[in-house]
Amino acid sequence: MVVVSEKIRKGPWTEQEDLQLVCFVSLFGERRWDFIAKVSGLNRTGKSCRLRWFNYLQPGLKHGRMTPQEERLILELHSEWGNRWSRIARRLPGRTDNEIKNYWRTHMRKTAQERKKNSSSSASTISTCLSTHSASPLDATTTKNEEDGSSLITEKESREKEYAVNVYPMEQIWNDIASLESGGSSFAQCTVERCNLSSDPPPMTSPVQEHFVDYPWMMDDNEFSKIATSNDFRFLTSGIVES
DNA sequence: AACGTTGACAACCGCAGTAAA
DNA sequence: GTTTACTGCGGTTGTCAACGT
Repeated sequence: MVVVSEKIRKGPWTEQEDLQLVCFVSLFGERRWDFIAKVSGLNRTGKSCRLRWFNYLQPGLKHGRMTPQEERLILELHSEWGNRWSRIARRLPGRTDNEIKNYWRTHMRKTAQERKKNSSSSASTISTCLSTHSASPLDATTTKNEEDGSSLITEKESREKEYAVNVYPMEQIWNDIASLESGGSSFAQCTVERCNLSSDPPPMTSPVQEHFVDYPWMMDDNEFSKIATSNDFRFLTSGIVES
């Protein structure tokens, strides 16, 4: 087993790290994060891997601006449940607790600032929040367009749309992975091609790979530990570490 | 053009709950 | 019953781009 730097990486994730993580989560499922962190050679903590997966890489996540409907729902649910972000997130498919938390934080800061200005205004209620919120520049734009029925898109809106569509690369990553899978791709292809791993010695079709090509997440703990200590697996992970 | 401020987002940290050993 | 590792959650901080002056 090749051991590279013991130093744990922190900070922003690179695309290469994302790909590696996606590959290994596809293999082992959304659990055993410490294990995934170790065998993937990412030099990240399991916690960090888990967070990256659930907040960014997991399929089906929405990215970009909250819709007015989502904003309203967050306000309503927060008034009901308080800072139970994960609970709130469950009611907003595709949104993470972190995202909602961030949104709320920003929103509350804005609201607090405006309340300071309008200190004469009365107590805080949901309706206050809603009205204050809909007075934000973004919503004003949206409302205006809805009201006059025009299809005009402001510069800001188009930027945001562009961001939502173009900046986030995960769709592409998942498309790539899907196409690999549909093309009868193997574990070796996944790790070597997608994760840009070393393919020397040449990729082989081992029992390990054959087993997990179809149902990588469907293994019990005994299998799991057997595989984890197998030569094939050592080869694969050392390839990653060395890359 | 330069600089400061703000907003949005990503990531880390600490704590608590839970399950397995 | 205790310990340990893992996981989930909420709070907080850091970074960067957009915006305003």
